[in-house]
Amino acid sequence: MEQDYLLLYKTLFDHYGPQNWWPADTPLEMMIGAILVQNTNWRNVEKALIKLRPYLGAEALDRLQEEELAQLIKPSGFFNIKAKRIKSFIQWWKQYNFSLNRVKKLEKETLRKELLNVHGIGRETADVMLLYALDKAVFVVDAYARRIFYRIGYDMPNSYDHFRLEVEQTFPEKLDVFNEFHALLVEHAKQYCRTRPLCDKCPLSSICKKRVE
DNA sequence: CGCCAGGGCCATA
DNA sequence: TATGGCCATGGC
Repeated sequence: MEQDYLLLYKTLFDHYGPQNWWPADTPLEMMIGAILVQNTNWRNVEKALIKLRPYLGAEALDRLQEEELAQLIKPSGFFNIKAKRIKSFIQWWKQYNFSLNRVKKLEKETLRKELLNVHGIGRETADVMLLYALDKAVFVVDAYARRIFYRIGYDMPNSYDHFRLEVEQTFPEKLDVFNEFHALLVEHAKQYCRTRPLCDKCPLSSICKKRVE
């Protein structure tokens, strides 16, 4: 199984090349984006982020009324809930005086548990924050990862954390690798693994364990 | 027009 | 532990 993970990564990397993925301009924007993208297309998130841009500082978000925040992020959907979640996250960060370095000093699993304690931050949201804003080497188990693993016939642990830890233990603790891995999975999913799979001329056909109809 | 998108919380059993 | 309802917009 571990060899499978390594092979998948290598195959994706050889085909798509380095992604140098950074979905947002700043760590804060990335973390807010991680909340806004919950069960939502990233394109809608971008619309919300454009309206939010004048307030994209921790203090500004802290001062902003929840109702006003909700109106700004409307294009991302679930705006009332997400406004509350952003507020919860800002309140948590405030305990560290909005210092990125202070939270980054925390050990990975410790910081992860802290984030999971924030209302509205679940495992996937926490892991995106950890990987793309807080420099922690985590494997993000999102819908794309599950779908791709399933489509190529890799059986994966059904528990989120088992799956995550199994993949993480396969690779050296290098941030770039996990950053690239997730980016590659997203890129591949968008091209070949949407609701209708494009199995013919899929770049993963050489390692696919499933028969293509 | 209906379906779905890079979740998470909550109630229920 | 494991389902189901709920939240809501914009693209297709």
